[in-house]
This record gives sequence, C-alpha cells and structure tokens, in this order.
Amino acid sequence: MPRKPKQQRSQATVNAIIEAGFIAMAEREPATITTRQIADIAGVGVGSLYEYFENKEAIFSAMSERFVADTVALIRPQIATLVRMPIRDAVRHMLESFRTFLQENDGRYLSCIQYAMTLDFERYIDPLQQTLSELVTQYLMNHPDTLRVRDIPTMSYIMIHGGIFAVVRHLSDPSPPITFDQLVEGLARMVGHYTEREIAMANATQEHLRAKEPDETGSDREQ
Amino acid sequence: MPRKPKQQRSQATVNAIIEAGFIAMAEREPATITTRQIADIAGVGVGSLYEYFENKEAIFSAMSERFVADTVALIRPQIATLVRMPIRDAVRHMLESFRTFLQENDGRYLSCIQYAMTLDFERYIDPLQQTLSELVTQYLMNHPDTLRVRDIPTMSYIMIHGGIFAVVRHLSDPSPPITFDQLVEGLARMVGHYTEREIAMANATQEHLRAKEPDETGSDREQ
DNA sequence: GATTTATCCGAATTGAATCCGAACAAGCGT
DNA sequence: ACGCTTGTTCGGATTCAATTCGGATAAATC
Repeated sequence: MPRKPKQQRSQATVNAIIEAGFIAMAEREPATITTRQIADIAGVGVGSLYEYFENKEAIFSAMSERFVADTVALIRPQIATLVRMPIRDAVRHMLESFRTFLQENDGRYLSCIQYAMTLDFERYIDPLQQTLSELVTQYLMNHPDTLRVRDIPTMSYIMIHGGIFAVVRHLSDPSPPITFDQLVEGLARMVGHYTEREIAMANATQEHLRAKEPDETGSDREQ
Repeated sequence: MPRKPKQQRSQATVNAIIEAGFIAMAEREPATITTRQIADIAGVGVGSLYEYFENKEAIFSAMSERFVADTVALIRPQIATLVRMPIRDAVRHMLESFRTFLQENDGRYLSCIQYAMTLDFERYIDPLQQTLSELVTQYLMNHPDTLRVRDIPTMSYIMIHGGIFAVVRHLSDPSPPITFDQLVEGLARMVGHYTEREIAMANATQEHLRAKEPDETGSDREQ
C-alpha cells in the first residue's frame, strides 16, 4: 500500500519523517512515541506517514536500516587498514571509531541500536555481523599464523556478539562501573591473549609430535 | 492503585495472570499480546488484570522479575561447587545448567529474557549481574594465582556481559552458525586462556625484575 | 490550460488498554 | 445463621493512539 516516492518533494518528506523519528527517539522512550509526535516534528500531517510507511513500526525499521547501513559504511572502508595492524591495535581502533560514531548527533544512533537489538534483531544486526565476519576473514588471511587457532567460526561468533553487546551495554549505562577506555583495553587484551595462547599451543603440539605435557594438551578436544 | 492480594484466592489470580503471560509469550510475539488474551488464558476478566497490575507492562515486568529471581536461585547454590572447579569446567558447567534451565517449560524463559533485555534492562539484569560478580569474586578468593590478572573488574564486566549476550543470542537464533556446545567450549577456552596468559605474563614480569623482552611487555600499560 | 499523476492532509474509524461501578464472595462480629 | 464490611471479580463504557480514506493541492505531462 505505501508507495515509492517519485518526486524530490516526497523524498524530502520521507527523510523528514525518518529524521523526526531519530529526534523523537533521542528525547522520549521509544514505546511512548506517537505517530502524531513524529508527524509534528517532521512538520507533516499524520496521514503522510502512511503514504510511505506501512505503519509506525516501519518507520523504526527504516531508522534501524539506515543506522546499520551507516555502521557498515563506517567499518568497511577501514577493513584494509585494520587488517594490517597488530590485533590489539585493530580492536582498539575499531572500537574508538565506533564510539565516536554512536555518540555523534546527540547519540541518536545509540537509542537506535538499543531499539534494533530489541525488535528485529536478526534482520538488522545481520549485515553488521556479516561485515565484521568479513573483517575477521580478511584479518586471518593477512596473518597466516592466526589460522592456527581452533574453531575460528566459534571464536569469531563469540568475539563479535560479546563485543557488540558489551560496548552497547556500556554506552547505554548511565553509571558504568568501568570506563570506556578500560572496556576497550580489556577487549583488546582478551582477543590478543586468546589468539597468542592458541598459536603458542598449536606450535607446542606440533613441535613435540607426541605429547609430553598431558596437562596442557589434555584439554584439547574439539575440532 | 493496584492493591496487594490479601486472600489466597486473589493470590491465585495474580499467579494465573503471570502464568498466562508466560504461556502467551511462548506462542505469540510479545508485541501482539493483548490484555484480553492474557485474561482469557488466565480464565479471569480483563478488569481483574488491573486489580493487581498497573498496566500491561507491569505484567511483563512481573514475569521478568520472576525469571531473574529464578535464575539467581539457580546459580547461587552452585557457587560453592563452581568455585572449586578448574575455570574451564566451571564455565562449562554453569552454561550447561543455564541452558537446561532456559529450555524447560517449553522455553518460556527464553522469550522472557529477550523481553527483559529490551525494556527494563538495568532493573532486571542487574541482580543477575550481581550474582555473577559474586561468583567471580568467590572464584578469585579460592584461586589466589588468578588475582594476578590485571583490571579484574573490567575483565569480569566483559566476560559477564559478553557471555550472557552470546548465549542468549545463540539460544534465540533459529539457525545459529555454530552449535551450543561449540559456544560453550569457546567461552570456556576464552576465559581459560585469558587468565592463564595473564598469570604467565605477571610471573614473567616478576621474575626478570627488569624487562628483557620489550616485545611482550611493551603493550602493558593500564593498571 | 487541461488532464493526469503524485502528494498531502486531518476528520472519521477502529481496536486495544484502561477505568469504573455494580455484582459477588469471604471474613467477622453478633 | 445473619447483617455488615471488606476483598474480589467482572465486562461494558471510556479513552486514546494507530490507521484509513476521500478530497484538496501541487507538480508533471501533453
């Protein structure tokens, strides 16, 4: 039922509506935002919302979509650079730029990611996850020694999901128990230590072709 | 405005309403649940909902509260046992029992935790976080060597939040890219490797009172 | 400038959440 | 057992926000 905007006028309306959504999101609880408020902020009639959006949900979805697209646009160009950095620096660098990104425009995207995490989740987090997976893959290809860590898909899954959530949760917390810098350093160490330890263990196993320290290698099972 | 239930009859009603909430949550999207549905499932009139609950939200809150309380009740008694296990085993053990817990009663709690994460967040995740923090503290006290890892609050923050989210996300995902067992093993390795590496680094630093491998120790800054 | 097409609007409709006052049940003193 | 008070239940009436609809206005096309 909602139509595609064909004139530049209507495209501006669509944009105003999405912008209004971000503004409203920044000042109220998402659940308490009404269509009338969005329309008022956007400077259009309520009816106009429904010319281009199925329903109120759809407006929020469009916001999430734009947010995720912007995030991907933030990360993707950095991949080439990140991939050449030591792993801890790469993590640090990416997280700092992500923080800056989330906090610009009065933290409009911060409200948004919280919303995106609640509702659609799969649909809107997936592209982000895809991008990060791509980053990991590229990284591995540029650092052949890191290919020795076991069960890379799992570790990538843990680092991506755990990392995203820890950061979002921290940025949403009005009085976090640790600083953001501590969080970044912690995540960097976590990832760095893990890969180093795995590489060391892989090397150790290879060198003594047969076990000599069942203590260390005894817990190697999976993969 | 909502009153406290004084007779056992009304206490039963309150319970029926919360139960109905769980049942409804298990079969429909939380957003599409209506008060009439809840009332019908509970076998009471719609008006009765408002005798003990401020509004529909409050019913969901009560559910979250019960869920979190049950989760804490699940973990707390295990602390004494977990604290004596090697760290990887403790992680494995805890996650397995958590999975079992989430999936009993047709996974009613699974829908619930997703909801709890959306709305109140602080209020309902906090007690869980408290409990896990307590577990970490106890663990540290029982394993004095682990006290050598740097910035324990931060690492505890990362492991708790990242771990909770990775698990919840995995259990919510209809077609996860990795198995739950892989996730558990991965988290166990992550935590285990990290602590071991930190301890090793602390020992190394102590032994050669002055640096000899600026490569390794060069990235030690914080704390 | 007439006609078609796109856009905009806000009063009317719809449906769910919430309120309310009457009916019903329990406790309780007599 | 009986009347009185208090707790409880109920579902129709009310309220309020989302969505619809049909006409008004503006741009585009010929």
